[in-house]
Amino acid sequence: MVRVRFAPSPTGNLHIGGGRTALFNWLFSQSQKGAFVLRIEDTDQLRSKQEFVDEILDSLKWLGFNWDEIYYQSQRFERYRWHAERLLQSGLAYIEKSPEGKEAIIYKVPAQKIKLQDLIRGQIEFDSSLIKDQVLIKSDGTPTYNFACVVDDGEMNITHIIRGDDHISNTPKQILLYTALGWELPQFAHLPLIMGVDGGRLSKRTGATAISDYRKMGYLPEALINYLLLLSWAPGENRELVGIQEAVELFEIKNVNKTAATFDLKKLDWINNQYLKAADPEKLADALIPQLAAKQYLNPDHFDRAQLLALVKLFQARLPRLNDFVDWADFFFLEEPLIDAAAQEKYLTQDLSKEFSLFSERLGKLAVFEIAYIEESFRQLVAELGIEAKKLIHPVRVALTGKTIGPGLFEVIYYLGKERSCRRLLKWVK
RNA sequence: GGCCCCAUCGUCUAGCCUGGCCUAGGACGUCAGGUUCUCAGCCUGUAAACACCGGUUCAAAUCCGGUUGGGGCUACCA
Repeated sequence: MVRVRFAPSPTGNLHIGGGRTALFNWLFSQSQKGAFVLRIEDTDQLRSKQEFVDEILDSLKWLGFNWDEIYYQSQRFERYRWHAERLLQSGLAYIEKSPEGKEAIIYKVPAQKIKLQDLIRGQIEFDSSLIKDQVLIKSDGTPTYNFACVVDDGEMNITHIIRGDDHISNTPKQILLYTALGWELPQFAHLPLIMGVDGGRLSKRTGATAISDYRKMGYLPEALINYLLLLSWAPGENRELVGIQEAVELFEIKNVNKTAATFDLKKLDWINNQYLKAADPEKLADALIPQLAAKQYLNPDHFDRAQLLALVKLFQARLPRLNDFVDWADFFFLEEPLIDAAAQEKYLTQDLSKEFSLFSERLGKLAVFEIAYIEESFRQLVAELGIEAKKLIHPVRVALTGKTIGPGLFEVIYYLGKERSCRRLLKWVK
């Protein structure tokens, strides 16, 4: 049975690169009907933090990558020591004493050619005479990364190691260790790295790196996954949008790209918008409630859900990120709209008292306050006044919403309601 | 420096393995139009790439070699 693992180190948040590694491991395990093992690599006791473990687990759950087993390296120190002693006894490792008298166990690297058959890159050859002897157990008693990794992958029967490109040079060291421990080699697949827009490593400097940051910004997990998928794999037939379940069916590890990819927020925004468009407004509304409540835009225990749903539907097709709704639709929740200075300058400098009061009057008189009738009365009014519709539409929008952009004006008026629309119009009547 | 990986539009990619169908396709972004009302929505269109040099071949984006460029590793970090 296929067994893969994702092995994050809790010395920081789950970042984009880690999320992508987790994604491909999960995807592969699903496509092979195998197991997905999670291993927390917390051997660095100084830098490892419980809060990071929690954060990583939360992010993985949010992305939907459920694991079948979970292990913590900090609970397995005796296993590493036991195997190190084994190598000591077989003469493949030796002890080195530090000046303070502490002992480290070192693996004697034999000089030989090492061939690696990478599932993504094909054959890679190394010369181990260029590799120096490897520390297995540090003088403080904790194992080194390469040793703990091999012991665990071996004991946990990991069949496929799918990880970042940056581990290629660790692989010959690990292959040697497998052989020394008397274990069969797993298959290796090295994923290309994700770079920041500046061409270097994706870092905080070049944008958000933590998966949880994208969650907070209002990206949907399905959208983020779809984007990450596209970064080094293509579903075929020129398709850009592919759901995770479909990806499981189409995925083949040999089709993963070899080239490092640049993380492009613009395309992520586009994909997120595609998912937002297709999303269930009920779910989007649920996700927005806490944020709207935090801004005092609504009382979470007592609000008009039908109204909120209608507003979500009005905006969802134009949002790059769900959270943008909070700012873009603020005028529906505020007593008075926040008028954008530039918008006011552009559309409300001339005196529109006559037009505004006439329109307000017509709205007030509408027997049936519905979008079609609102538009009809508006069109009639501009016809009578002999002005172009757009000459009045833009100023009215700014007066009602404070913005130059947004949903169609007549929908805005309808959902704003007769009272509030008229009041906001009359504010500009001298 | 040494070792290793990589190389198609600005970005993500299809094509490469199994040379000819490639005057290199798609998407994001850009720009330009259009949208009885805006755009950050929608529609249409435009510009934009096989890093370079050799070789193999009737034929190379595709195979081989080198150069250049980018990246990674080179810790008693992971």
